[in-house]
Amino acid sequence: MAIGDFNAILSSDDKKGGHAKGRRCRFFGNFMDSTLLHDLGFQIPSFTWHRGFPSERLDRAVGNDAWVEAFPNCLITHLPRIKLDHRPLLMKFCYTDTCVPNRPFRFLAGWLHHQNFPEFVKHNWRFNGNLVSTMEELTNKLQEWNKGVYGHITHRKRKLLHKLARIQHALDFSGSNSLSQQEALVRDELEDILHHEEILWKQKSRYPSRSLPSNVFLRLSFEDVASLGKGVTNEEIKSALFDMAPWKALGSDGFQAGFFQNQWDILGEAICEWVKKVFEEGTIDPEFNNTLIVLILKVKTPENFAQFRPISLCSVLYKLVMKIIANRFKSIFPKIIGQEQAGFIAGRSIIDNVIIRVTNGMLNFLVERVHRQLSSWDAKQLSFAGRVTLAHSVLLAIPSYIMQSTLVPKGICDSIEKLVRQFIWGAMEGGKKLALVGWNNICQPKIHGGLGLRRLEDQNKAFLLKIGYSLITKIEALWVQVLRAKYGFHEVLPVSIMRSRCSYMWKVVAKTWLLLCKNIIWSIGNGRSVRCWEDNWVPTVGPLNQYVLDQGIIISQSKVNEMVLDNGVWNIDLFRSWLPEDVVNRIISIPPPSESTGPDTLSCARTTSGVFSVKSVYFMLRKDSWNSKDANWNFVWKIPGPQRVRQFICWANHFFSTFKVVTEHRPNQSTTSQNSSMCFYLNTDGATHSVSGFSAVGGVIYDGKG
DNA sequence: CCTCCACCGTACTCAACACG
DNA sequence: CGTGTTGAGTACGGTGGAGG
Repeated sequence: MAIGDFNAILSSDDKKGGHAKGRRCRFFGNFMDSTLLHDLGFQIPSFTWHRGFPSERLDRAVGNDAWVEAFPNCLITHLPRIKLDHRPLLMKFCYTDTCVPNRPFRFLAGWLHHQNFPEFVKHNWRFNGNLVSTMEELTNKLQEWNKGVYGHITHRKRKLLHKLARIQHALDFSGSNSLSQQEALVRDELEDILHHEEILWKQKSRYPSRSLPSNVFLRLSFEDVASLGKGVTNEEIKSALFDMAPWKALGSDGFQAGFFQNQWDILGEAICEWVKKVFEEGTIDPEFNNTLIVLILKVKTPENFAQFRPISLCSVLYKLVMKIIANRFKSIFPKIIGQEQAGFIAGRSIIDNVIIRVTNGMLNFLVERVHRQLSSWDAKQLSFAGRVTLAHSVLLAIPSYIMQSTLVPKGICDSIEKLVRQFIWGAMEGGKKLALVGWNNICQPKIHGGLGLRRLEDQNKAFLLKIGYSLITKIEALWVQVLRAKYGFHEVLPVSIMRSRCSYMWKVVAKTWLLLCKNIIWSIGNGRSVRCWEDNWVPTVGPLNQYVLDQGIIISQSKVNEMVLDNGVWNIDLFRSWLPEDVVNRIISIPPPSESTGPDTLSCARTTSGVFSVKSVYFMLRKDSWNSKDANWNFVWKIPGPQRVRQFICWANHFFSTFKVVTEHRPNQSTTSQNSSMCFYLNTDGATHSVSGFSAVGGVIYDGKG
């Protein structure tokens, strides 16, 4: 799609007036034809440029078929001229007015700079004991005030724009002098208004770059555990509020923290009273507990829903309460957390207590969701490749949200995969189709001859391992500190983290703990915390005790830093006496422990970078069940051509390599009687060369008469 | 608060079967 | 021949109550 001033016309209709009749510009026309572009049309007025009497349509939007197909509702409007002799073009993607009629209230930072604003708040803040209704009243008053102070400019602007559009529309039909003069007048006036508006917006958007107070938190004495439960003080509330970024995030009620900070003198008393009430009663008014889910774009031009990131905005007062709670916890957890994240994390650590018992019945909704998604597509209308792609992108993505925090029972995974399997082979509602290739083969990565689908069960495990990995490595995160404190997790790498009484999430993470321990590796720092024979610290060989034949000789508790000589190099002779030569060589390649390199650290053993990724862990989990890697598969996926052809070859290769030689597939006789003149038959055959592994397929198409 | 035990849900294995 | 489905039998581990 291209939009703008092309300085050329495509037909004689694009020009009016002037001496010469308009002619199609040959170069521009040829360009449009060769690139298969279409004019996207426009709404009246007909011309976008005029100088004196002649008018032409020099500005336009063009797009190709794909564009027209993707945005059938795209609409071009010629806006009124203001400064130049060209009209601006406006492209809208929907006929209906996209403006939401009841736009939620928003507090604008610029209001604070209006000279009358403090006076206004003073007069209109009538605290009646109920903060909810008081805030509501203030919101209404603010909206009225805004209309009165700023509203007239927007109103006047809209009126002038309408007038200008009318005059210019009339000018397109007759070039009367009086009209031109009138137009010039209106344009001057409008320009004046726009200038004022610009100043206004500049003023509105400017807010003080206030330096935040350096983390001054209440120092609660650590010994006094009761301090956690004691009443909230006004100072505590104030410091929590003033710690919030003033204009960073809009609350669900339309107010930012900056408003409360600025007007603390007037509002403070009521807020303190309300916060104390919340802490005493343990409940929060539902009006402030509302959360606004907002979709923000991850990329500039989103193409699918995955490219939106939903964030939840809660009201400032709700965040304030959360922040006070978080501040109190901060005195216990020595490291502080990101200020704006407090509310989010406080909510997150609750989640694992919510899910206490998950049974088959509770997760059945997952199966239903996949089923619903499936039946909305007509399997027959899609090619095999299309169904695979769909299954890949949509169906297996649905359960992944749940799988990140819970262990989905195998039965649920099985039934979801069963649904997907049937869909891929084109089964209709309730019917069955023969699967030509085993599900295990389909779920291989492409280089192993599969279609790149993933097994849910192992994907689930990989997600859970990620939680466990974070528990070990991300010690600075609040949720990790909360969980570690709750379950008495003090060692760097305990053998088991299973507790008799724990949340569901902790339990499932504990289940995968052994697997996790096998897949993390120590990087030697000072060598003091790594057990030399039991821990995994030599890359690719695993714990060393498996190589030692006589287990009685070694002292199992000796640490890695005891394995160096006085001059700081490895005690090679010691290793040589017990370990095979190749293992010793690996040890030599590791820098020996020294005090200057800091403590030992843990990282993921399965990636070269040591960073944990769900993908690499999944591959690690599955790799035992994979077929041999065959370069031919890579060759198949690199064949130029449509994806569906490659998938067909891949599929055919599997099929025929099992049958070796396939006899002719006879057309299904029952279809002949339905409409013989419209039937076409495809006979296919294929074979695989058993030595080279290459396969070939072919087919003959003939009509109903043969 | 700990231990024991019955109960129950889940996972695993195997065989039989349908399908073209 | 390979694939998936079903059902039966078995093993395992968590849950919750009883008792110490």
